[in-house]
Amino acid sequence: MPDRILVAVAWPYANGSIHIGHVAGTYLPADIFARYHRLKGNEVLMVSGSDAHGTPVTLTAEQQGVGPEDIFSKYQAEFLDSWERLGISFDLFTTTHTDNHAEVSQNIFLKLHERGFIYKDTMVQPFCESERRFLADRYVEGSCPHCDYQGARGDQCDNCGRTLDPKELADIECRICGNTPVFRETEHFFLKLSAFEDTLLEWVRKQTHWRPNVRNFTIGYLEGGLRDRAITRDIDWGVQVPLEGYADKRLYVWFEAVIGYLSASVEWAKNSGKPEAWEDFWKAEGRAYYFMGKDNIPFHTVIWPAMLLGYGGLNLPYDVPANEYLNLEGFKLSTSRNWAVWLPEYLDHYEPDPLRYVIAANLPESSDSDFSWREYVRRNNDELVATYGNLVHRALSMVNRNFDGKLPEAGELDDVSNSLMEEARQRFDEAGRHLEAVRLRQSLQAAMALAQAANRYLDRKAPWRAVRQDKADAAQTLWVAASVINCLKTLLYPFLPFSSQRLHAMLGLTGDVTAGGWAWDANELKPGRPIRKSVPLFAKLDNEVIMAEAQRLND
RNA sequence: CGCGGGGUGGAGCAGCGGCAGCUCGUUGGGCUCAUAACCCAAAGGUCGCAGGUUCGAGUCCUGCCCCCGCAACCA
Repeated sequence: MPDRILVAVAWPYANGSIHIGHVAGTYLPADIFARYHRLKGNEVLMVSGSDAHGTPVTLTAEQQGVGPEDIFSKYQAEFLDSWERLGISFDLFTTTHTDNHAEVSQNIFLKLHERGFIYKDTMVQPFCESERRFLADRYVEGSCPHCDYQGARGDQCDNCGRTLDPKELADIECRICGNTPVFRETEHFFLKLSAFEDTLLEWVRKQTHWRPNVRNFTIGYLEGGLRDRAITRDIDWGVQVPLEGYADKRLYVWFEAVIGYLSASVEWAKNSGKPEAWEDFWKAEGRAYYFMGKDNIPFHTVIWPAMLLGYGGLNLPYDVPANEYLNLEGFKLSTSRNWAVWLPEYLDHYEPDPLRYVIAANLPESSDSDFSWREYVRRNNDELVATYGNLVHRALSMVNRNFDGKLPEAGELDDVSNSLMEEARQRFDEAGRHLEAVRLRQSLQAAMALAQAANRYLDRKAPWRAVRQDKADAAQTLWVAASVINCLKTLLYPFLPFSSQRLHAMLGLTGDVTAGGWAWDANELKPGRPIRKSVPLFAKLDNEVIMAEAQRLND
């Protein structure tokens, strides 16, 4: 009976391109994990989609003078293209702007409402009479009541750091038009988070397999106490409140967007022709893994679990392997300062697998890590090309040249050969154990260690010399090398799917590289099998790339 | 008084109670099949600072310093 693995991937706001920070924090780890489980023969459902509704989308739309639909549909198309080219293998990448999502969200809202976990209350919000709308906290500014700083925002003073309520501000102004807003009462729905505090705390304490940063942060968050939060807003872009008399309100994004994991699963099931199929991943035996960056932790370890508990009958997250941040050339990524490597642009210039490799080798799993073009070129040239690519190329070239392009007979394996085969078995298990525990970087290390061992083996056996003195020995060496390379192909597939597929073909195997599953059949390559003239798996990059990209960054 | 994460050889990172480790770089040597690639060896660290616990501490505890995030855009 295969396991059911839900790979739930954080939803990007559809108001800008994907950059390497998103790739490292969220999409690549999720994809590696999903590919591994599919190989293992587990049933995997990997879903995400564009978050079409947040303030960022409407802000971008206002700035560009277009409607929010224009913005989100543009980026939805671009995201799909990026996933395709980088090999991020979603089973469904949808958007929150679908009828299905609205329906599922409203259904959750209604059930929570019916059970008393959502209640109505009034709050006072600044309202701009010239703009004729309610203003979000950060749309107003004024003088800080604590330090008299002039530019304090409605939510916080940048000068003294204190959190504020818009009502406290002196000389309050609308940041859009500069007029003085008035305060109006408005009715909103609140999620009764306080009701779940104890249950959540007890639950999180038991999740000892979670990463310490995720678990500790969540425990601290819960121990600080949960306050009920408003889950509706006075806006017109988003999912309608499913009750009479609230046509001018919408569900607030942080409530609605997390439901996307469920609604996308439902949509996927409908598309697949088995409308009930989503339940396999959301009930009893399924395990759900949520991939995201560290800023998103409380939404996935507190708020979404609270909603699930209130709704009832659906699985809580099994693991939330959130990542820290990937910095760029030592500085935090910033979309406003354009300090980022944009994925579409990267993919226009370079291959997907080197980026997957470089980022996977340095994932911010336990602390922030750094991406630099110098490191990118170095890891590509000194690790991917030199260690792995070169191993494949030297071994297959020798087969092609010395054995008429056919894989030779191994004969009875000597001690050196046996010990490499044994190491391959061990590394295979090791890499699998790490993937299982979402320690992706370590899994990649185990695979690369095997590539090094194979290089060492070739040096020790020196088949280029043996071929003249003891051809049977050279034959054995090259057969063993090919078999271990076949092992590496699978070990590295979750990380480097494109090159593993190419290597699969170079080894004379047909069909899809995934057909063999997460397994290594040491005898899969039969003697006599044709080995084509080797073409390098990876290209060496010139140091010019470092300069060119530094230039591009500073433009 | 906030909360969480981090500070380990030149670079990037692991280790989290039992002789300081990995990849790269550097230096010397070997090989010459391979994309000047591969292999071997060496040099290089008082593990942020100060105390404490322990037979024994990067590893646990306490205090302090610095960096990052929660906290406009932002995984």
